[in-house]
Amino acid sequence: MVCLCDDAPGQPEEQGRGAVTPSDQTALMAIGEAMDVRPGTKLFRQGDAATHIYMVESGVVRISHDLLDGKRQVLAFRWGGDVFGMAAGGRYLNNADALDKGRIQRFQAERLQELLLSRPHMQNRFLLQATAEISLQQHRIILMAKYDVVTKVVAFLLECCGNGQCFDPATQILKLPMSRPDIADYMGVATESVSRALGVLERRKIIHRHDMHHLAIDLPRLRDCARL
Amino acid sequence: MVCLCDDAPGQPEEQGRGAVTPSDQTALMAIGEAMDVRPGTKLFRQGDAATHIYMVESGVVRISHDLLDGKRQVLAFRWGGDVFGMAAGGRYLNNADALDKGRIQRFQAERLQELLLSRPHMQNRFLLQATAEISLQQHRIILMAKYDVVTKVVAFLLECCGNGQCFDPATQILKLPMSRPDIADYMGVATESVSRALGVLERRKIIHRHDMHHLAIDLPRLRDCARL
DNA sequence: CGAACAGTTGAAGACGATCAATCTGAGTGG
DNA sequence: CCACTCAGATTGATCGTCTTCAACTGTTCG
Repeated sequence: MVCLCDDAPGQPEEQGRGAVTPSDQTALMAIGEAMDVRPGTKLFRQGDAATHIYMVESGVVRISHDLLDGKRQVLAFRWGGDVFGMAAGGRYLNNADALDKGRIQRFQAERLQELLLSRPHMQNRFLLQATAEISLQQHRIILMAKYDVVTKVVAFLLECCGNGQCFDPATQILKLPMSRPDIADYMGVATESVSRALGVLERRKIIHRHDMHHLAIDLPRLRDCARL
Repeated sequence: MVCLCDDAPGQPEEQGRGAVTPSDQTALMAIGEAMDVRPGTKLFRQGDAATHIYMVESGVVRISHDLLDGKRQVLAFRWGGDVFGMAAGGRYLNNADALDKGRIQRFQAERLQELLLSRPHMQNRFLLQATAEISLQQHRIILMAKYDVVTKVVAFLLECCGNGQCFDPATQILKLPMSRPDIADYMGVATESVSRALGVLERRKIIHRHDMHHLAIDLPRLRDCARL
């Protein structure tokens, strides 16, 4: 949920993702390198040297962390416009895998660093996005700590519906590019619990499972059963 | 867990908290305003206009969020050197309360913003600290999602022991300024569960409750029962 | 056509929350 | 100095939710 930057502060954002002025845009593109990915493409592993910062142009990327005992936590899904791969200690702490066909832009960390130092307003955008990311994570901590499985799944679905990428408001169809274990590991519950939660929501006529990766969603009803 | 900044990049840090060069230090002090606080002092409430950024000089500050149903999540404890109160949307999302007698420095958001824009390296320090904060929160998410109550309490104790503020390595005594409900709401468990977990650790001779706010800690044994 | 795998559903068990009772310690007034 | 009080902490017993294990279904791919 991090987006890029613009030169002049205080100018209104046209889209939700934030406007990018030509000069910033071109400066970024000048140091960027595009990659086409397909489902399963590994962008980086935890422990790798953190050489690049990534940005999703299209597709979905899963950020996950493997634990010593073999368990896995999915920390985020990154959609179009999102930035990932910012590591503080010189090494990536997490894995990044493409879930979908898509296009990723990546920037050498040192060169991006230089660019940010030479463009304070652009760096400020990054800083603002980082603080926004912190707030989002705090939301997630609250969700994990205080709510039951059904509510977690509802929150997850709402988050997905917020993405034009995978939710079509006209047809009310949500396309989920990730597997049930991905969802389960994202919400910190068992795969079976996700299934059961979806079952509950379907019985309540809030969703309808067209197939495993396509849900029809009654968005208003989904929203008011969140109570967040 | 955010600290301040220095002018020249790449220079080694003297303390863990990061060195601050005189010019940055003085520039910050010029726009700063010191406040003395006592236990219970409210720095800000969720929903307040986010006018200031805060930094702890001494003492401990609790960052918490109240939910609609009356439950509360403690999101962080801020110790000496930590920064808090960075809000993306113009309003604080959380509450900040002093737990201890101490001294807080605060900066008007707009003036700090100006200062950061005029000092790219200083802003870069903030950005780095923000990404470090994101990593810490990811750790917290994993902790909340995957581990049992005892492990959570162990992780909490280790976090506290990392602070020279409250842990004396010589005497092995940890001084906890927060109450049991604070700890419970921080780890997302019930108060009773914290008590029981401390009981377990005491029976295992890993800690000894001198009184409610003072624990004798066998740090090596505590460390290897973490398994994180 | 059959194997392998993802997803779903069912039954049993474990862990932690909740409720209630007891204990501890600090502050107060006799 | 000691009993009293009150809040916070601890302990015990019960209950509910979610995990785990296992069986079953449906889909995809050789």
